[in-house]
Amino acid sequence: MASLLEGQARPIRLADIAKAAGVSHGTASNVFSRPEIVRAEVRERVKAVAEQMGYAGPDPKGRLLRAGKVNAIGVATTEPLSYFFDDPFARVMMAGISEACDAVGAGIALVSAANQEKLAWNIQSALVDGFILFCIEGGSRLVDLTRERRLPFVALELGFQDETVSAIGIDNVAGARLAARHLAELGHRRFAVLSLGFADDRTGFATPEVVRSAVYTGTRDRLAGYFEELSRFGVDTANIPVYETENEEKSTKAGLEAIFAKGEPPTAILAMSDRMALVAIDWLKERGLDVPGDVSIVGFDGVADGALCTPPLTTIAQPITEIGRRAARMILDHDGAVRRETMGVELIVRASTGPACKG
Amino acid sequence: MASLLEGQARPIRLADIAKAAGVSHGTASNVFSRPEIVRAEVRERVKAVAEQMGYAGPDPKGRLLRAGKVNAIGVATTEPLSYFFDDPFARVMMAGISEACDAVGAGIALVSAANQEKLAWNIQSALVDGFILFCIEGGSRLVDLTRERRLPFVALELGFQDETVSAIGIDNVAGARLAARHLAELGHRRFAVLSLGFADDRTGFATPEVVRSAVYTGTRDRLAGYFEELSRFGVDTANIPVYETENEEKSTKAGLEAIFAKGEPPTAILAMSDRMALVAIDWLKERGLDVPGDVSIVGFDGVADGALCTPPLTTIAQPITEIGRRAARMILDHDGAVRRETMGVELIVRASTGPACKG
DNA sequence: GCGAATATTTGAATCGATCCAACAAAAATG
DNA sequence: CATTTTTGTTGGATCGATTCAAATATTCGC
Repeated sequence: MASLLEGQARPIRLADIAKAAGVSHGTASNVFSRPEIVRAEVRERVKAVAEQMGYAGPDPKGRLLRAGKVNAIGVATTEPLSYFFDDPFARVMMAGISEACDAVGAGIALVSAANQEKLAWNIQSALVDGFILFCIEGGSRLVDLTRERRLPFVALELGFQDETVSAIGIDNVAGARLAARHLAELGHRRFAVLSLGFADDRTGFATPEVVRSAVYTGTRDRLAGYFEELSRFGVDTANIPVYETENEEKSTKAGLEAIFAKGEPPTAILAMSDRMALVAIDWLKERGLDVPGDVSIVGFDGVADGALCTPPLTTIAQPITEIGRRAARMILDHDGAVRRETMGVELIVRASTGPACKG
Repeated sequence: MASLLEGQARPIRLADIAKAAGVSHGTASNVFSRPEIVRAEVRERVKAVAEQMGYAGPDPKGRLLRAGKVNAIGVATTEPLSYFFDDPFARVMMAGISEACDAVGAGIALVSAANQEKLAWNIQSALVDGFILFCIEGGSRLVDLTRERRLPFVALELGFQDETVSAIGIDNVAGARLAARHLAELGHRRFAVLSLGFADDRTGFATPEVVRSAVYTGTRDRLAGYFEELSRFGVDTANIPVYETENEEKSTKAGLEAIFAKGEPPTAILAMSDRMALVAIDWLKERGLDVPGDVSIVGFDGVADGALCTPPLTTIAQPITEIGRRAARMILDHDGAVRRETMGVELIVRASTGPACKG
């Protein structure tokens, strides 16, 4: 009952307190934001009045407008919000971002949307000082939308041609080469690639022109890395099937079906994400194929789940947490400059790769 | 270079556009928020000016103050921010909250803090329309702090005596009884309980008075449920060791050490969280004990990881996602009333429980 | 061509605070 | 006691928008 009435009443403002306590609003403000500069007697009186009137303290909405800073950074993606809590890669990244924000008491606002229109609106109306962009599917649109806000932002993934946007990512070519060399050195010669998208909304085998006109240069670079290295071992890369998935279970399985439906099955799979690699391991086991006995798999990302599955996944590990931390710092310490950072990657050999079988 | 200069310049305001286009603020505002009511010719002119001057669109900071609503809900905890992305229970809950927010285009702001002082500040200054409180460790303080904001909020976990706070949780007694009955029916008679805290910062064996004076009534209710049901099977509950942990690896292992250091080891463990149960399974396996051959374990929560471990965990499943959804809806549709909801739970029998061994 | 009806535009008020130059009062100094 | 200093307080300006009653244009019917 009481709370219902309270709900109806207009909330108490700082000005109300000031009037009731017989001081100016300037002084009233000081009581809360810089109590040390107001005389103890006055301070206590104002506080008492505030308490008695049920004042909730200075409303951040007002403060914010004046201060011009929200003290929060937005993390945006075109995926639904739950992506941040489901996707293992995103989760580790968020942990890094959280850490950097925690350290300076900055908040995190998650931005996303079911549809395009809402996404635009949500980005326009997010109360943040800057954005970190998870550029997966639809990354280029996300960048365009964010640019209009004219707030600092940093793209996760260097995969943008556009050198005018700040970004932080990894050396995709080097990472891919590491993966390819590892398999080639184990004697593998027949490969298949489970690829991320080269452009939005694509799925299926990628043709050379798809690759050439790639929007996502990160994907292109990884493929280039694979191919460069394999060529050095005399593998004819033109015959390697490259299947674009949406980096989730369904399309990855479809890709595996398609790959294994072809003539000679691969003895090694290069997956551009651990998520796909994990799905592949399950799929192969279901089909009675041994990993790595029959087929070896190398993932990409270095997500925690990879160490826990059976067999544990050999992968290219990104310093995900560190990327997250740096991205957050870039926004927090923004100085107007465009910054592009490239982080190193590391091959982690676990048990999903082994010598090529002679069959 | 250009961006550096832009960074220096004071950002363009709606008023600047209005002046430049020769219209009033009112009209300029309408061009962006209700374009249909302004004459096409004027609209285009204003838009052109805005475009040309590099106007970023109406600043949400201003809009917000006027509107009084932020269109975002805060999710708060006393744990560090990364808790939201690490803890399996929290993650599923967040997925539910996300879903409800996505549906109406509301944002989510994560609130947390390294230390007490900052937590208070972060709660006071969070730009949100209401809070969802993860009441784990330090839950009562979190509630007190939030109450001062005089914004709607809902506590996750009914574990509060305080009937004046909105909350949503589960029937802890019923869930606990389900777990206890399951084990008793399998013939177990020697039990140990891995307990959540009865009050803040506690760890170690819980004495009857600790239980009586419990702050966290959720913990108390679960224990009560266990004991009630076991009594019905003739078990002397007074001898059951109850070890309070902090629901993480270290203290849980300490608890197991302590429990198994006692005279007769239990044949069944009742864990008040899946997290503890999972740690227990690992710990037992390391010690060469078979689960469920030597010791059976029932968890609590029904988190995804429980299904994937070896052996898969028998547990009491909460409708976590649904709780999250409802909590978010409570804030979004807030009407000033205090609402307390209790959700049902379900026993999920997997492979971590089996008949009591006759040893 | 005139008045009524309708469509646009205006500008002041408001949202809830913080900041700061100017002023007032009290305390310290000579 | 007069003059600095120091300390506290005041009230107007500002942050960047939206709202709405009133003023002004335009269109329409006859």
